[in-house]
Amino acid sequence: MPREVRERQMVDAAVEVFARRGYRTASMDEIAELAGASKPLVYLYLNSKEDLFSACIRREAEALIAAVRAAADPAAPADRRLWHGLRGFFAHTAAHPDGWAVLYCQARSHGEPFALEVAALRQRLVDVVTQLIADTARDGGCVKPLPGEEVSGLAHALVGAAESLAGWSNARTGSGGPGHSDREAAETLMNLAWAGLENLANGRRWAPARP
Amino acid sequence: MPREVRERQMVDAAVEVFARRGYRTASMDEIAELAGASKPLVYLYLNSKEDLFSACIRREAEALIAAVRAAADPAAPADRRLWHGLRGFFAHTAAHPDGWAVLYCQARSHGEPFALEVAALRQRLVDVVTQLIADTARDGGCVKPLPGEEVSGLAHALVGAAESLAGWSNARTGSGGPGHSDREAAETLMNLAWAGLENLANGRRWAPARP
Amino acid sequence: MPREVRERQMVDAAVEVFARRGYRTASMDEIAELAGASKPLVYLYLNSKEDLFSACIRREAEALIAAVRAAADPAAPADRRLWHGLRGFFAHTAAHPDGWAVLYCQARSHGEPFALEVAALRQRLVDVVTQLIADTARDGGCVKPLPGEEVSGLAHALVGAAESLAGWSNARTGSGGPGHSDREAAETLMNLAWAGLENLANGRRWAPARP
Amino acid sequence: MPREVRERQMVDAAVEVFARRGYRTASMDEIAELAGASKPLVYLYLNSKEDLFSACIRREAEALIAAVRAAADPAAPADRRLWHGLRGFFAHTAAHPDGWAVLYCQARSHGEPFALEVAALRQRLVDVVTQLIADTARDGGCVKPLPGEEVSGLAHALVGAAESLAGWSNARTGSGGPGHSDREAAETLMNLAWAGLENLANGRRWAPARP
DNA sequence: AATGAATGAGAATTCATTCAT
DNA sequence: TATGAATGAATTCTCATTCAT
Repeated sequence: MPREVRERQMVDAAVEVFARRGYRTASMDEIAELAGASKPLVYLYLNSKEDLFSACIRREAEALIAAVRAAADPAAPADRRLWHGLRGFFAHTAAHPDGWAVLYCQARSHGEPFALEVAALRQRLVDVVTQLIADTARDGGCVKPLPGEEVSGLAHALVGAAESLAGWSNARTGSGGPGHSDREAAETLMNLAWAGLENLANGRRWAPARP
Repeated sequence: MPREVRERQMVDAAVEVFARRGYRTASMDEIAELAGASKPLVYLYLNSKEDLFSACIRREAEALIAAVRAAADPAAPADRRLWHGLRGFFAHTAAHPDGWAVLYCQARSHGEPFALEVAALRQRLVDVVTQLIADTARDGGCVKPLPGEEVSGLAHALVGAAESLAGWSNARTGSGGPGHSDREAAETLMNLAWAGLENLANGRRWAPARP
Repeated sequence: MPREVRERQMVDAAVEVFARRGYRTASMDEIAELAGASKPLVYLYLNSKEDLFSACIRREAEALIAAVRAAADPAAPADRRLWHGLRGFFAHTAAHPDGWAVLYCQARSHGEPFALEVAALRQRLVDVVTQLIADTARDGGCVKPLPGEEVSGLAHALVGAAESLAGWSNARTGSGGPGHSDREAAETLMNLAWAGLENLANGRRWAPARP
Repeated sequence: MPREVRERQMVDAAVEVFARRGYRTASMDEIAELAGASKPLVYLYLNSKEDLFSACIRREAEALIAAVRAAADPAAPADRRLWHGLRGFFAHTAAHPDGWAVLYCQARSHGEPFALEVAALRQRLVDVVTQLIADTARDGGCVKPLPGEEVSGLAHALVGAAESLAGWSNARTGSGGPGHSDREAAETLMNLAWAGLENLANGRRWAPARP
């Protein structure tokens, strides 16, 4: 069997096992067995548990980003871009729950090497959203552009909301509940956030001390 | 030294070590040493590593919920309740980064026993938010109440946004940047979400297919 | 059983096993078993295979140096000091063949950490001999002192000769041959080297181009 | 590429790697790579790691013996034969440090199979020296020949001194110091040992109990 | 003549956990 | 209340060695 194929099988198996057991608890034995190969071969191709985990992160991260990018039509107006981007996000995470678990549950909780990689991926998502908010503001005819700090904060909040919603809705779907389609999740999030974004784009803010 | 005191020292130490190392990597040795007690004593008081971790989760969770509850004045109108609740949330997580790390980074990534406990906590936060959204709707004179499913989804999204924002703003503060006060974080989130919540309360929805 | 005692048993066992199998081939399992303890206990007390090997080197080295020091009377004339020092050396190496094997066969052939420790020990022996040669020269009324370089070379040669002779004579004794007492070994070496040292001390040299 | 050439490349590589890493630590992977061949080919030609190491020992041993033999003119008087033999020895070991490391550091510390081979080589060197001492004695008109035992001991001591001196002087040369030519090393050793050998050849011994 | 693919066996090391006191 | 002493079980990783081609 050619190396490339075997290697993909191994990463497949690793994603599954890491998702199920967590990074530390997952054993290379189990991964090798699930991949249908011997442990030494796994080490020969992927060097170490750490490298293998990194490979999983990278592969799943690229796939997720690609899915979001593919869903959002760059020529559409901002709200439709956000809408389709979210649908892409929810659809992909629902279709690849193991990859999602590795990225958002496992990788973040294990020190430097991995947290950084995930942080970099997340930053790329945040960047997309940041750009989107800026475009919304411009399209809305906002005279005074929002400060970069605030835009960043909003983007982080939005990404966090999407992640949380994905986790919740996937958990429901996974456990046999009625499930939540990517459409419903995206709708919920648009309903929650779009009005606020538009307001901000037009200089309307919520003030803490309302009479 | 009375048992109660010793036990608290142990949980204190455990929270710190679990936050720093993660559940699997943390060793009972290190926890015992940091607590200034011998390992057998830790076992005598707290039974097992699992139980100890559970104790950490419970204690930190109660503290966080209490902080949020204490911040929100139940007599105030819905938007001010949310506003103060968020401020309480951001202030508490910033003040107890180890507890926050245990709850949101560690506990979620380790199978059944812990994930369930964290889920339960989260549910209580979600419940608070759910109630709040319902109140908002009622105050807004909404005739047709929102379906429970949707409210749950919104609450999860909101909590996720808050968590993400807390992580971002705490990281900035921690690394010596100008920092982000709990006030600013809460403001950002109110600006993002309040308009949407109000709209929903009044039956105004964002529609995917706008011309 | 108190820690000190256990620890000595472990080092005893380690010296024996390292001597028999060599550093790499020796297994911690075998050492632990021979010491009558479990592997984790060995690690608890001695940290790692490397540290354990270092401990062996240090202990055996100190013992050998002490034996040589104890044998040579510092007040005696140079030739008698050398004579008794050699007897002490041969007697000790014969009595502790495992320690000797660890020091001279195993430790030297395993990279930086150990080779350096053995080199340091050896240097202390060489220093003793160097001093001795210098004294011989002075006692012999040598007007022009020998260059330090040459004295060092002589000392290294002498120590090497002693080591080699010890190895040979111990191997013979060990394999059931008639054996070679420490007295005989020391005599052989004195016969080989003393005349040359005396000559040098008196300025008489061997010249390569004799007519 | 003809087998003979390939095989030599392999042994070349093996000597280098064994010298650098030691027998156990050296990996067949590294040797094969350095030899520019695949591992199975190494096994095809040289059977096993053990056999490969043996081949290294044999080749380097033959080379060293040949160098010493070539240096000593069998027709010269004993002292000049020793002198030139030593020069040959020091020159060869300095020129082939890897081979020397394999023979004197690695091979001796690994059980039966190799130690025996090295012992056999050493014996051949010792034989040369033994013969030389016997000749010296005869030339010196010694009536009562020295006992074989003693001659063997002397030869071992002399060879050990040479090895030690070679190690010392090569280390100095290697580390950028002024270096010690083979001529200087040989001179040092002649000065140390020749007078004693001559004395013994003439029946003059050093006596332990001098007044 | 030559190799890419594959592995069985065994190494060091760590850890949660328990006695005996 | 408190602990020094001790371990069974598991984990990552390495290596010499062999097929099938």
